[in-house]
Amino acid sequence: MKRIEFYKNVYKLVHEIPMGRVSTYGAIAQMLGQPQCARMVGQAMHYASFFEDAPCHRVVNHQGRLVPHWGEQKELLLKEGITFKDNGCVDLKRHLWPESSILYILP
DNA sequence: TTCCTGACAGCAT
DNA sequence: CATGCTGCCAGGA
Repeated sequence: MKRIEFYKNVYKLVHEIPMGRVSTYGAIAQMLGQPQCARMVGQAMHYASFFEDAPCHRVVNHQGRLVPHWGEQKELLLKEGITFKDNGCVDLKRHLWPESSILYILP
């Protein structure tokens, strides 16, 4: 799979993240069959911010940590109803996507 | 081309 | 879950 195609697929998946949900770089990379290329997803997001064509604010790392040097992201997520923990990390237990199995675990 | 960096992840502690 | 170390891959100097 060429890099350009990889990026395109990344953007397509990012567009499919539902409102009020978040995803991780690794999850996206795995969905594309390239679990080793999580960093490339991050790079794709970096370029995406330049093109302004994808809701990259809904993509965080596997710990729920937000993007460094981008304070606006937290505000955008709060507007979508994303909840944060006291330490400032996204509550992945409640908003991670895709995570169908987690739904029936929630109260 | 080599070396360093980074919007990462997995595993150990 | 938080921290630290290692493995990864693609860019940039």
